[in-house]
Amino acid sequence: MSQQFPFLSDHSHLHEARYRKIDALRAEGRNAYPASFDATHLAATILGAEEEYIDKPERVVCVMGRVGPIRAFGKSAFFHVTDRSGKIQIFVNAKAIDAEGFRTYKEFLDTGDIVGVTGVVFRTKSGETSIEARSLALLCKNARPLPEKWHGLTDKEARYRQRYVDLIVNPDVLETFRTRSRLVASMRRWLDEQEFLEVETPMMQPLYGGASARPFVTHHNTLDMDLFLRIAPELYLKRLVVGGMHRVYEINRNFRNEGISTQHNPEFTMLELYAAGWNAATMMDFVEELLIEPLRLATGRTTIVLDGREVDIARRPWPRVTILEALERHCGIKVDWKMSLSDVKAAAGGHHVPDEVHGPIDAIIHLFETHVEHHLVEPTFITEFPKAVSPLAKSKDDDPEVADRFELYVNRMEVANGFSELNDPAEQFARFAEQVERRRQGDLEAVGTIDEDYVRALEFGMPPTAGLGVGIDRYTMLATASPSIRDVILFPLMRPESSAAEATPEDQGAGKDES
RNA sequence: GGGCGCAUAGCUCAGCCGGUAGAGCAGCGGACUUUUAAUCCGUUGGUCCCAGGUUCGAACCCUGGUGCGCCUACCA
Repeated sequence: MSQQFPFLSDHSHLHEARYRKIDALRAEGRNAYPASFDATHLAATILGAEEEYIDKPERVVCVMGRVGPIRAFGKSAFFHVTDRSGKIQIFVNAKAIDAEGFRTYKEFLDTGDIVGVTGVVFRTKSGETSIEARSLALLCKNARPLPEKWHGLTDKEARYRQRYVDLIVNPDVLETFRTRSRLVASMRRWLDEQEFLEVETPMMQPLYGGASARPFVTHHNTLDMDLFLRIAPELYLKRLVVGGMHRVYEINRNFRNEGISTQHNPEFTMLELYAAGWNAATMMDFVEELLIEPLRLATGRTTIVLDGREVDIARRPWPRVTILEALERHCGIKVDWKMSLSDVKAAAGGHHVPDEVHGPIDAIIHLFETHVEHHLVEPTFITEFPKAVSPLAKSKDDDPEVADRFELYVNRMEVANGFSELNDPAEQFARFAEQVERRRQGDLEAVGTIDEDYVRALEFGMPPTAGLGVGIDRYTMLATASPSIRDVILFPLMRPESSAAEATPEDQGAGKDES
């Protein structure tokens, strides 16, 4: 028995048996954890060209992967080995395998072990292309048994906390994250083809801005200064447009110190891009392509599942509806931005307007969010937001009170948000000042400081520019038909397990400098 | 933040009206040379989430707590 066992608080008698086997391996002078192994084939390579391999004894193959459930018959056995490409069945036969390999199987092999298998390919009686093992190398013992083979791991908490187990036993999970990776890769390729430049801007910011949200605060010891984790990269990216990067994008994390739900994780991934010369309308055309093409490349289709039915999002253009039209269409509420609060309340009829609303505009936005959003299932652009809720957006040329802005809704979620960027420094300064005033009056989502450097940048001149933000997690939810954002984030934020809950930030080295 | 629900073996789950812990899989021992949840025989394994309370007696009832899920509200 390994002297260390049990070294974790979370252990059981099952682990003990596995550690005994590891000790037995060592007692024979064998390395339980060899450093490397040269596989020559992937499972998918063999299965994708099986006729080239079947019954060709000269074509020896060698694969490496994790052992699945073992079906043992005394002097023979079947099991699958899973590598990064998929899985292939292994047939261990006392007559065909070398003596050491058979003994390794018989004495030491468990479900979940990592093995290297060398052998030749054949087809079994039941028709499955398989490898008949000539030798078997144990590359890593599984010391902690996998969940049950039939039901797998279903407990959502365990799946999110121990994603590694989830990935091993639930193939759909691997597929979801493969799709996510492909979506992002195709998006990058698409943007690069359109001559966008990918950049990385600060996530730790002395001043935060670019959205309405509450930030996380952290601290730099040497500089002895508080920093905010960014809620958006917007203000830095537009500085780059000023600097001449006329097509620029960033795909990375934002952090918002707000609620957690099936649609919200405190850190989430956003694509933000800016294109000089464009406006909100050209950006809407672009968004359609930007969301359709990666979906086609990543999944091979252009359909997504909405309310249980397949919807082809490649049918363009997507409807573009002003926020006021949407209110009238879905709720029969006829309002406009010039109305007084009492007029809005009267027009709302039976639709409740809470007393906390700050004014008529707030009331209209509230009506939209509570009564219209849940109707927006198929991709729909909502346009013409009021200037007051769009402090970084330019007004429409023909209506100074309305921002040249859109939000894209799919499956009742806001998936993208874009607008013509305000590039008038004096007006931007005034809008910031309004935010500071709102903050002073208690709006915790309003930014309480004017970013003077950003206004200074605008003074150097930014060309007419349109900007866009796309929630990558939500886009992935749509592409993979995932009901929760936690299903598309590998390690969603969870409260610590009890054993970790005791540790303070100081224990973990986060204390301030002693000097 | 509000509401509803869940927590029992490594995993998936039973556990009736409160009477003292069960199954399948996994594990361990045995039989078995073409299986696909292999089969057959035997068998180990429990902080019933935690802390109190009620009771002769609590997995079960009550109170408080912890974690998670779903709905709802806000942010994307």
